[in-house]
Amino acid sequence: MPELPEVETIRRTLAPHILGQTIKKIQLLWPGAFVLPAGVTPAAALRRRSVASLDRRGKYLLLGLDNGATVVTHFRMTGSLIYYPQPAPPARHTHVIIHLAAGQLHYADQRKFGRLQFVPPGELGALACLNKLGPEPLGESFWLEYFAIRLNGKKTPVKAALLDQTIICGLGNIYADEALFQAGILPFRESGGLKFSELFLLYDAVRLTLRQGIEAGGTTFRDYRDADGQSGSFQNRLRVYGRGGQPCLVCGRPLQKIKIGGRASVYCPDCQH
DNA sequence: CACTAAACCTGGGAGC
DNA sequence: TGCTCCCAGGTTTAGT
Repeated sequence: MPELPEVETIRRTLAPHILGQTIKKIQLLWPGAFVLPAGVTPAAALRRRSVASLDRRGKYLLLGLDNGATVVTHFRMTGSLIYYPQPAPPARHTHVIIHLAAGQLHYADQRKFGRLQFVPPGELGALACLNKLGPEPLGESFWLEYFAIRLNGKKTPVKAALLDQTIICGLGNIYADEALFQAGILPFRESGGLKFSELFLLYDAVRLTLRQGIEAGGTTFRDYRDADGQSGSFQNRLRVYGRGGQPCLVCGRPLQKIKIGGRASVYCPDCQH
């Protein structure tokens, strides 16, 4: 589920509730959701620690503790992290409950793809899943020339390149399709075959689409909620994702749906070239 | 190296 | 109503 705008929204809504709070207890209803080094127990990892920082890297949420340890969370398809000011009963797919000095944090995940990974102090820099991520698309290290260099000579479809987290991190299937529509570029175009003017359009479209997603509080198709349990609203502004066969909002012709790299891709054959 | 399929899971919706 | 099949916001790993 959560792509960059959703994880960023969770970060922003969660931070005021948990920053500075002390962890009293951790409860694992499904232990598989909480990954930690051999020999370390969940209680030893978290108990009496306080939350010092809450950051995002791509689609990862990084919860920093006061001793330098980090809980790295990836929501995959259906994960959610919700703060409850008062003790709340676990929902059907709640796997982890973190009891804080005030309130509780519930991690739920219907499909059980997501994970909370405990990383001991000083070991975050060695985490492969974070190290191989490309630049933040809304950050200073993502610039047009970098984008051009990374796509240069690549024969892979540009849609697949947008989903490649080692090129840019944070885009998922929704925002990739929307950005390509915004840029007027067909998803199956060869990455290395784009003109520089098209790369510029795509670079801008990626950043604009993600910023709009954040402004809307993310896209709620089914499961996604922010840390307060609230839905996003970007689903009301989607122009192609999930609209295969329906009329293009710009030209009225039917949108096409195809598979690229195993993922559904929706585009307008008239507005995108 | 590059691309594809399978694996990890559950549940909603379509079609019969 | 109920059964089967297909699909889903992601990533890693194994295979070609």
